[in-house]
Amino acid sequence: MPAATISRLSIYSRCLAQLEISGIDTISSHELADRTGINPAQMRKDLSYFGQFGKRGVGYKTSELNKNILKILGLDHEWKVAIVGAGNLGSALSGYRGLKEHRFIVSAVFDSDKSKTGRYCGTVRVSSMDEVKDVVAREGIEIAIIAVPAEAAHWVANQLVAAGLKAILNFAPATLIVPEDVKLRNVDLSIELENLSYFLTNKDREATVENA
Amino acid sequence: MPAATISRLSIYSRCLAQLEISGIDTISSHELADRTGINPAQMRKDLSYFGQFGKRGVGYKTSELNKNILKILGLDHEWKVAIVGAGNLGSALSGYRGLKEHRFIVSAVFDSDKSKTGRYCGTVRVSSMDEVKDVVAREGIEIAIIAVPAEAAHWVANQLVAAGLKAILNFAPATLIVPEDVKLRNVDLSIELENLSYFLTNKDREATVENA
DNA sequence: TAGATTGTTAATCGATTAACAATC
DNA sequence: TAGATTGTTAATCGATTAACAATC
Repeated sequence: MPAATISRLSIYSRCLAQLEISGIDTISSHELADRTGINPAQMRKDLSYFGQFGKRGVGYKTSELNKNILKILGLDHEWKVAIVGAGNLGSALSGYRGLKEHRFIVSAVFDSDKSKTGRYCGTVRVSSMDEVKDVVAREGIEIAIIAVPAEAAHWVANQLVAAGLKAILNFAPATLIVPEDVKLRNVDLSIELENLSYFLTNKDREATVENA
Repeated sequence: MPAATISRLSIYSRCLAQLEISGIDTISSHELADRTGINPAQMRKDLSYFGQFGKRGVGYKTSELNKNILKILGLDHEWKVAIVGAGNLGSALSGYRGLKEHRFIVSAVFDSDKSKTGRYCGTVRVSSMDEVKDVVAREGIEIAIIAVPAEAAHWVANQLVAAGLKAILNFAPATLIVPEDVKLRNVDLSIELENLSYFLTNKDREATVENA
């Protein structure tokens, strides 16, 4: 199964949730394709990796399909999340409403600066990095988000791995090395901007080539 | 040319910059592959879309190759960036050191909440959304980063397009529609987390399938 | 039944990688 | 020259999409 299938499932799920709200209770792959910009065959293929969810000649029940997708994605229950770094970015993330809406609960915020311990990031008390192992175990945290400066990121990742975490989302501009049973995803602001920079620099040339 | 080539160029560039610092002035595609985890043929192919930068039998001059890549990416000069949203996320982004290091200069911060106008986000004065067009033109801003809540994102995107911006990086959890000459890239925290959720939910099953 | 739409196979498309002639 | 490494072609691999039989 392509890795991109998972990201698309998230997109279908969001679209279905909106349709549910609009009171539309049946939808075809073609209609859903129109709304998401994803090819209808692609959508059916993506679903086919996991089972059969529609009725031939009819389509899909929006709420039923969404429930199935959420189950596939492991979103049929809450996930407890830790944020590491109580600086601007950590604060922004811990206050991000989208997290709770998608049932990701910020259950701990860590910072290595002990002067921050005991302060609050939104409603969550900041803990010292010494406590990572204890807090992760006690709270049942399974996902960590790294929001520290590049220099600190690798040390933080090691601490998180040592605490038993298997899923890390990294916002620090650093290349982290983790054991292969740990799933690491990177969000790299600079690479995003460099893509835009390339586009701005080359769009005229590309347009010319396309027209030629 | 694959879109992924551009992201890989960013990675090569970073690796080359490190090598320069280490005083290594020549490198082969194979060595660079070892350091980046990217296949050496891939790297040579990526470069081949843009020209010939190496010497057969020898390799690449690190500083020369990096200069060429930076030129290709449009990183041989500064880019002025506007951040929209002076909340937690906007503040975090405008204080992000990586931006200046990569020659992205935060030249304006906008917020539609006029009570914030005149405050400072780091060293940058917060402007009202009414001023977008003027400030963008005056400062020569070409890239905008959206860091507002989902509800406001589409209105903001419209304002930015109206102000003539052609490159937008969107952190808001909303699907934006922009004219096709505008390059839009999305950073979606929830999709990242949902990928991790899928992994945590299914890794045992997958491991079993692979072993079977 | 006729029309519609799924689930899935087969075809296409595109991206990655291997292989190797060119050449330093 | 012999060894090394590029630049590029050809082969492979994988993902997307078209097509269609199954069936509601």
